[in-house]
Amino acid sequence: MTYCRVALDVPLAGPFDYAVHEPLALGDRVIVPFGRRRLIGVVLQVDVVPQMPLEQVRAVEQVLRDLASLPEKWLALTEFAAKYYQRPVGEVMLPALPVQLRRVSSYEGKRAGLEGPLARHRSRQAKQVPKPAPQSVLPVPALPLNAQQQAAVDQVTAADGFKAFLLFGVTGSGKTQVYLAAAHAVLARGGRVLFLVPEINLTPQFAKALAQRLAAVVQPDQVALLHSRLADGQRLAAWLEAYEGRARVVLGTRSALFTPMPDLDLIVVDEEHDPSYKQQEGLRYSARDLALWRARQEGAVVVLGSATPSLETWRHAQRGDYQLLRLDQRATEAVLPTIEMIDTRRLQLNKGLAPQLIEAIGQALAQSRQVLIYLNRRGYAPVLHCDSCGWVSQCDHCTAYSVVHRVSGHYMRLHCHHCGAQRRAPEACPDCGDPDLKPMGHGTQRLEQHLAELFEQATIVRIDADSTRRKGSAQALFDQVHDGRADILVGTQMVSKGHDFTNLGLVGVLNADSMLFSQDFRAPERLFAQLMQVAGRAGRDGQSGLVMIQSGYPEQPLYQALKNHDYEGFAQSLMQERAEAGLPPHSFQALMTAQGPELKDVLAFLQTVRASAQSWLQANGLADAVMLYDPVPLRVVRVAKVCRAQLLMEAPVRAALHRLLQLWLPSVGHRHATRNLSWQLEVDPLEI
DNA sequence: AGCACGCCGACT
DNA sequence: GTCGGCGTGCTC
Repeated sequence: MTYCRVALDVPLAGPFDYAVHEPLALGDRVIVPFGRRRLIGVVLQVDVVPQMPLEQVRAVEQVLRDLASLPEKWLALTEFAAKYYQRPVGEVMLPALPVQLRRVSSYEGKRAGLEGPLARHRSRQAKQVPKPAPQSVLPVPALPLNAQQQAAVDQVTAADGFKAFLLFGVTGSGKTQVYLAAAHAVLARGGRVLFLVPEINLTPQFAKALAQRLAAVVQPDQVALLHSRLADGQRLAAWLEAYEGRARVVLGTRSALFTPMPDLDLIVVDEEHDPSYKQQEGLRYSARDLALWRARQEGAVVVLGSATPSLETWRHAQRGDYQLLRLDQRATEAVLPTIEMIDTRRLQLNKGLAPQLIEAIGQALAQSRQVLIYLNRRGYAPVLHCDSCGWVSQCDHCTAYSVVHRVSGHYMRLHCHHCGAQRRAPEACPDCGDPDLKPMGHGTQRLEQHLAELFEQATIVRIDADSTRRKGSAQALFDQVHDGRADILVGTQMVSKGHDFTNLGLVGVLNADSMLFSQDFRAPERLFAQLMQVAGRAGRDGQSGLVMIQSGYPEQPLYQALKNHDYEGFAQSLMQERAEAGLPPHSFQALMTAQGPELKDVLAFLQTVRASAQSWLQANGLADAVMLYDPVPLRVVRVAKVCRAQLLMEAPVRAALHRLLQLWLPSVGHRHATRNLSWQLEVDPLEI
């Protein structure tokens, strides 16, 4: 009999030791008793000496042999992620597996032991009517590449072993053609490709286009699609295709980074700056950063692509860590859109719209070109206001305004965008009784209404989280725009990514300023990327486009850089500011967020934590290596009756910060003396 | 996180 | 009298 070490999906510092009576390999899945329940775990080590009294060590109940042992490279990747992001390894490994392979319930019940989920899955597939000959995909020949694109492809395909590239090119410069040509070459020599895209880009159309373009080198059924909205059965099927090596291309969102594949040769991270690569709960990992680690480990090539790279990536490119590949010509003849700033300071706005913008909309419509009005604020109006006494609509559970939504006609409701609480809007002011409550400001709903009043003959489509709530409705709305059955499109961030509108002549941007003076030091970077992305929607396919941005601060360097399509200049000035302030990428951060019913308790807790960290740093001669900021309440302090505050840790050298986290953090108890307090840590936080 | 144990309030 | 609220303790 020997002992093994097992990773389990529990929020405790593992792993856990068990006795075994049969031979075991690393990466085997086992069923073990844990407390009063049974769990599936992954074997991390064999032949270990338990670090606890042997009589307390329990035995493995069953070794699951329906799946080949998880590969060592996958174990190493997930172990690295766990260590780097400070989570128990089991909390990384098990959620990365299809649910059927990690739930004990799949292995018990009527047919327990005889038939596991994999056997069931395979027999179900065998019973299926043989698919009507793997949908013959019409191969689409490669578009001819321009010299820059060809040079980029050549560089990528010439790399032997690990190498990182940044493919830097404006929207429409043909980055996708470069990815596809590089993937084509890799696949032609028998390689495998992992293709990561932001959440929103993973449209069926893109998957189809990819399969078509690569049809000469892979069959359609060799492309596995992995994203968060798959049903469990579909995910298991796609995952197995990848795991067992039948898939040659895995196309997926963030979580697809963890898909085990034999012999990975190329990883593409499209729109690498996109925040959706960073998971915002649980294991707060960056799929883009882990892609670099994985590529290095696999000896693969990694290509990060963006028109507005994150400053982290930009710095790597400048230092030569990543080779910079530029695409500065728009591939498809189209010229860059003209970007105009509208100075709203001396203007009388008509329903939130500047006269110039209204005129431009009219002109575009007259030329039968579509118009996009971008307003990153859903609902009818951000707040309901009483002119007599100053009352404003606030959420009962959060320190935030409740947003006015119109249900139908004039019936108004108040929604909290933080906790989701909804209620009917009061008929009169709750404080002074004045019946004349006014919605203040503009959301997409109100904008839609105003545009309908201004352009009575135009068909207006609104695309935001509310109009696309029902499954499939987003697709229907986008189709309506693509088919030309819409003249004006009103939308939030949802419309800025992934979708190309071929007949878009004008993009209007409202309320961009709200992000200009945000507390978050990354806000300008994000705003620039967002505006560049919406601007890129205008004027494709040979026709020019116009972008008009309403602002009270048109002289801001950000807008000036945007007008000149000058990412590089803007990045350089931001980089300078970051260097002077010692902010990322010139330093590394970790953020502890704590929450509880009373703000003062939360802050006091973080103060204690800070003091504890400070004395650890002092005792270890690192007092100057890591900076601990004062705990501060979050901008929206209270959400759903819970108060939140955070403690920022920052170090110019990553190693110092990680020593602190690795050695000191475990001493911070998760269940703290003060009850009802909880906390979590985020390494490399994106939002501060 | 689960899951069970244990001790107090309002119901059939 | 019990059903069930959630505080607290434990899990190799």
